[in-house]
Amino acid sequence: MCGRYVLDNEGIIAFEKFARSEEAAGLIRPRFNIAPTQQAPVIVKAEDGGTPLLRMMYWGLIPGWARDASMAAKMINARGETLAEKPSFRGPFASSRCLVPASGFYEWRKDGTRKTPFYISRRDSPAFAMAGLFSHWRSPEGESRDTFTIITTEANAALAGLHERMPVLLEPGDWLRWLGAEPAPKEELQALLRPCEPELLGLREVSPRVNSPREDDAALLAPVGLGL
DNA sequence: CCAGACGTTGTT
DNA sequence: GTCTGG
DNA sequence: CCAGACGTTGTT
DNA sequence: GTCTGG
Repeated sequence: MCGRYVLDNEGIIAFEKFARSEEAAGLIRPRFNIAPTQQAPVIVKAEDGGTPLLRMMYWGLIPGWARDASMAAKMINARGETLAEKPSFRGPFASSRCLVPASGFYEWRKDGTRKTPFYISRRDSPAFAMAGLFSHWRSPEGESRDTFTIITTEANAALAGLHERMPVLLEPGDWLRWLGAEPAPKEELQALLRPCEPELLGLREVSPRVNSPREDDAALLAPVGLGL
C-alpha cells in the first residue's frame, strides 16, 4: 500500500517544468514523512487545457456527498482493480484523476511482533508520479476542502517481501492521458493501474523515527545497519 | 419503499 | 449521489 | 501508515 | 482489540 511518502527537493524540481503552481511558495517544500490527513502537493489538469496545475490537497478522499469529514482517514488508498465500481471512487475516476509527486515511499515489514520501516525509491529517477484521485468537498457549514487518495495495485517482486500491495507508479508518457489532458478510453486508463517493473525499484531499511509523523527531515532517509 | 453504507490493509 | 439490504 | 485514546452528562 | 486523529 502507501501510507507514508517523501517528496524531497530534487523531486519538486523534477515536476517544475511539467506543472505550474498557484500555491504560496512556502507550501511547496521538501517533505520527508508525508502522512494521511496532511496537506500535500498533487497535479491536476488545467481548466484551459494548458500546463497542468500543482495544488495542495488533503490526503484522505472525502466523497462529494459526505456529510462530514470523518471518512477521510480511511480513504487514503483506492484499489485500482475495483475503483471503477466503488461509489466513493467511481465519480473521481471518471472526472477527477490526479498525479501525486513523490521521491519515494515507506513500507513496514513485519518481523514477528516488530515492524521495520523501509524506504522505496526508483533507481532510474529522483522522482515519480503516483496515480491518484481527488475530490472537491464542501461541508454543510460551507467550508471547502480538496482531498485526494493514492491508487494501489498488487506488489511486484521487489516489494513482495514487505507487503502485498504497492502504489501505482505512472510513467511520464502516461501522465497527460491519466490527467485527461489527452483523450483516453476508460479501459486504457484502467490498464495503467498495474505494478511497475521490479528492476526499477530500490529499497533500504530506515530509522524507526519515521514511525512518528511529526519526524520530518532529510535524516530520516539515512540507511540503518551500515555502521554510519 | 426507506435505511444505511459508501474503504483499505493486515491479522487471526 | 447511488447502491444494497431489509 | 503509526500514535494514542479507549467517557459521560447536559446544553445548544 | 479497535477506532480516531494526524
